[in-house]
Amino acid sequence: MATRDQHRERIAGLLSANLLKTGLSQTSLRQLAAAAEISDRMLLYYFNDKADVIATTLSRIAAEMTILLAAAIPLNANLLPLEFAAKAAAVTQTKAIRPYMQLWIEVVAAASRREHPYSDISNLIALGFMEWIEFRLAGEAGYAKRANASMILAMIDGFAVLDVCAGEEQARLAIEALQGLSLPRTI
Amino acid sequence: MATRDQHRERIAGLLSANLLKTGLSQTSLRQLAAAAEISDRMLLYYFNDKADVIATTLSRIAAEMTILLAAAIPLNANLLPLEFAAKAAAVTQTKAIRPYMQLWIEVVAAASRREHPYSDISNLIALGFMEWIEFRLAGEAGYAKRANASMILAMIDGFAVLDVCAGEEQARLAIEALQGLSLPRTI
DNA sequence: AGAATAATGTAGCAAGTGCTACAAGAGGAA
DNA sequence: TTCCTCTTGTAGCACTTGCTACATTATTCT
Repeated sequence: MATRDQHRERIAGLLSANLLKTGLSQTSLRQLAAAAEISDRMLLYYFNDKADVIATTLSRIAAEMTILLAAAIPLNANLLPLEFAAKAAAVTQTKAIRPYMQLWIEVVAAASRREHPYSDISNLIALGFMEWIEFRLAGEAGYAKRANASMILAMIDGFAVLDVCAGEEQARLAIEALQGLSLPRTI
Repeated sequence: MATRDQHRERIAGLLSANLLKTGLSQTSLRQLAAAAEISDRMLLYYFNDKADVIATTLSRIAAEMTILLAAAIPLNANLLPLEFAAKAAAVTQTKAIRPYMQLWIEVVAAASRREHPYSDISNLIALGFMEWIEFRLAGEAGYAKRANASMILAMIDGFAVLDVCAGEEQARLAIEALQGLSLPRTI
């Protein structure tokens, strides 16, 4: 007999895989239920409402992504801002992480529409990643470091946007251009 | 007696103002018709279908934005890549242009969902702005210049994303950080 | 066993969606 | 006037949406 939490866990797992594959375009209760291999009736038995389903799943996805990123960018990297941005942007174009970025863009857009629960979630995730970046940046903590972290986050997101609207190849070129700019500063 | 094209023009004008104010969240035919001060029946009399309404309106909005940007960033600016990115990002945080960027993020997300007609439109607009940037960038045209232009576009979009998910103030800080990075290179 | 509780299916509601059929009015051409 | 085309309103269809009422089947407790 699985507990309610175990059910939620299993369902969130199936749904996170599904969201990463199909994006937010197919997120009606019936479609989500199908992806979770249960009836929509049971989906709302385990979760309070649709927002609960989405929020739980997105939280899980964010956690997964943190693990993937941590593996790609070690704690002691000690990179300068532009180096960090270039490195991180390159990582997010990886086959494993790219789906997460595409989904992230959709979440942000839903947030800008003020759709519940996307606003809260996107805010949470953004702050989390800003801290994550700040922690891995060279130099001592402070006002400037935080500003640099948010700038880096912006750049990473920007390449994801470019990926969507101009294609993967163009995004790759843009990242290479940033790498070119970041190199001379290591003198 | 207004011609069909004149009707379309007038409607697109009302709708572009409306989209900039409310985003893509309220774009059912009935809601659009209300914003255009006609019945949904007549909206579909002047336009082929909903996609036609959206595409026409977004084209108009893109044209408006080009005019606004051209006024803010002159042809002979001759800026280096990071300078350009910082300058342009600051401009897009302007009260007049910020709504355009927020809408743009929503369009990109809709494109990533492969919703008709957003994919085509977003591609068109992105390419247009890349050329626009390239044309205003210092140095002679070529492979590297185009890559730099796409990088700049990515950064601009990135700050818009940050604006949505972390707030206007944080975006301002991030842009200042970029300005700080772009200054030392003018030596 | 019997009673209480949990789990699940069936069916449906009310609202909203894009779009259309139909008919009625308005205007000019004969 | 009479006809015909253009314009506009009314009504509605078929479908999807989030969610729920009700009933029925397990399961557990006493």
